[in-house]
Amino acid sequence: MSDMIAPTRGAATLHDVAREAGVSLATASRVLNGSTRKVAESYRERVEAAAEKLGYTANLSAQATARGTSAIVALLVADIADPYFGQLAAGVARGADEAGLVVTIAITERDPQREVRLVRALRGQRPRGLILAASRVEGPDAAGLQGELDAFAGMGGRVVVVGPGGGTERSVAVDNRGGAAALGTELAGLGYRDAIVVAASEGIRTSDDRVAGFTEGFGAAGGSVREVRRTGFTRDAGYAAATELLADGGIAPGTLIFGISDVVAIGIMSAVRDAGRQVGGDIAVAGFDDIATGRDIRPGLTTVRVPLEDLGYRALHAATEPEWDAAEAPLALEVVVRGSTPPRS
Amino acid sequence: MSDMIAPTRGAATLHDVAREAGVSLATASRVLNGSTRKVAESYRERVEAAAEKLGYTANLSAQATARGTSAIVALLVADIADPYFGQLAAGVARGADEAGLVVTIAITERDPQREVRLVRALRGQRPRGLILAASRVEGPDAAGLQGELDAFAGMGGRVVVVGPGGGTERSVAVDNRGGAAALGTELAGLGYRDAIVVAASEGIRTSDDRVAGFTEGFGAAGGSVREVRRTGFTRDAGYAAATELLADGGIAPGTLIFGISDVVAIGIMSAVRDAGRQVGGDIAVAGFDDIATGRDIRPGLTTVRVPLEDLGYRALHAATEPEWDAAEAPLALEVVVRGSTPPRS
DNA sequence: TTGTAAGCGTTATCAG
DNA sequence: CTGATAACGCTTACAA
Repeated sequence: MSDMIAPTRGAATLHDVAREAGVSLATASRVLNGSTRKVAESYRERVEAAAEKLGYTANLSAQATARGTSAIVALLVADIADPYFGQLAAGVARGADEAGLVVTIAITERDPQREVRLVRALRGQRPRGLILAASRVEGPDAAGLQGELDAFAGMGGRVVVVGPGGGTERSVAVDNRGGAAALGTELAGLGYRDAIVVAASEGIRTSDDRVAGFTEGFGAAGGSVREVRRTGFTRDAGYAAATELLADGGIAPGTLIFGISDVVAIGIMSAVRDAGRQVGGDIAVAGFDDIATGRDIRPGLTTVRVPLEDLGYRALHAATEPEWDAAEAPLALEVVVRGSTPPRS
Repeated sequence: MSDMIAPTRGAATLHDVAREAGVSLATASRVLNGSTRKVAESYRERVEAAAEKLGYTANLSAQATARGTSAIVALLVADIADPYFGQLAAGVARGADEAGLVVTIAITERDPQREVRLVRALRGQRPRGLILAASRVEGPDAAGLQGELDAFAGMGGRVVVVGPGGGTERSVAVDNRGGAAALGTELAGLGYRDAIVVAASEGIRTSDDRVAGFTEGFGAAGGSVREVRRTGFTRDAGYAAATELLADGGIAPGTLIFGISDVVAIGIMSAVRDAGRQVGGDIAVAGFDDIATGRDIRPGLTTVRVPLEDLGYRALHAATEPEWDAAEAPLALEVVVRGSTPPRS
């Protein structure tokens, strides 16, 4: 004579489980969620059976309000369709899964105002940590952002920025400058002497660092950067910039174009070809990041490999672990030379 | 003599705001969150000022437990680094942002067991909706998954599957069969007669439908599918399959290889080239989806364009809107012929 | 219109 | 070891 499957509207609650098992709320809570086990085996079994039978899953929201802390990590990226962020997000997701955390994601579309708004919205979730993967730490809206971040940190959340560390928050940095310098050196070694850089607008640290590093490395090895063109971080920005360049004054054979990221470089390659020129022996192109596409296009794209997924994975840990050693083994960057920059004899 | 910025540990609570503004909790709640406005202007201002001053943001968890419903939509994808899912996710995120919802994301890694586990975990968040973008609705683990989904639906959540609709849940479908048939017809029209299909394993509806459609269209127009090779949905699977094919019996010039998705097709193209063969006039390759990379490689990849972002956007709406007309204007698919399948005289 | 108070599903502190 | 019971931050009848 016991209950048929109670077709309760709404999910089974802890209360239901406790009743079904004939124990108190507290006991049920202890076996199902609490960490330190101190429940008689017989009770434990009854509770587990009841939970199973009812298909009980703890209500995370309730848990969060009661515990005062959530199991959420928020991730903010510029554009999730961009492979750069996609790989990064994959690393974050993997780490979160391992740690039993849930990832909520939001897209800034590279709009600083939007970014501020999103941080504020995410703050409402009281996430354990907030990973910022696309922020310009400078510029007019920086103050607003910083305000939100401080508020978040003030309420116990941890902010992690991927890229050049802004202020006091933790950061998972990539040695953009060093990597770009190595790339410059390598390419000068291959015989290139004349380069044009297609970068993002000034004030974006990642871009600035790559420009500086490349200029430095390329220059030190005997090359010189003739021009730095400013645009955005997208494939279309690269395409447009290269098209202009090609039209403006033309580009001499043997010139090297360094795109600030692979995505940009791929746009450049397309523009070069659409202009009837050849990528490689004619106009050389290099990028940064080593996204998957760079391996599949022909010629392959010369670039600096950034272990994007690792980066995301580390960011997740930086966002969740109490202890954090900023200086721990830095991510290894590696110059990868492919067909887009053949040796110039 | 009033409070200096109270450096409260933890976030400002509604209570704090109410006290600061000198109104009741209820009033504060009404102006800050409640929908129907019925608060005197003077009070409203005081509350808003207080909230602003304290940097108050509603605690979404508390709100969710109180309201009994959250502002969350959960998204389950196979692999967020895959551009297919990336674009889809972008559409979901855009729709969610417009609707004031938060997206939480989880990665199945194409592991059915994992998928079940994740759905169960996500259920804990009591999301309004759950979007499944990578599920095999068949196979041995299907029962477990279906059980979780039913449980979710039973507690008032809405399940949306992207792709072939499984059972009673809403689905945002792509006409894989029709699109593949159109592709087959088009390619036969270009003069191809002999094709090999590289597909995912049997039982995966998306793959099966594409294979069936292609075989149908290609056959009806005079071509014939010589072989269907089964592997996975990844670039590497495509690469490996093509490499085998090339080694096994060799592939005659003029043969067409249809990869079940662009990602697979791109792997195939790389394999073809690495084997010293040419993509295009020699061995033709076609894909499905039209991911961005297909436009940037040379030759360009012939494919069927699926408006991925729209698909995600629609899925989001299917997951949140009370009314839902399944048959509403189906997504327009379009065959895009590029250089990877030049006309055969 | 505004305030009081009873929940929402869990956790955690105390007595038993 | 177990069970009341008071929080947690917020919403929402129900009164005033």
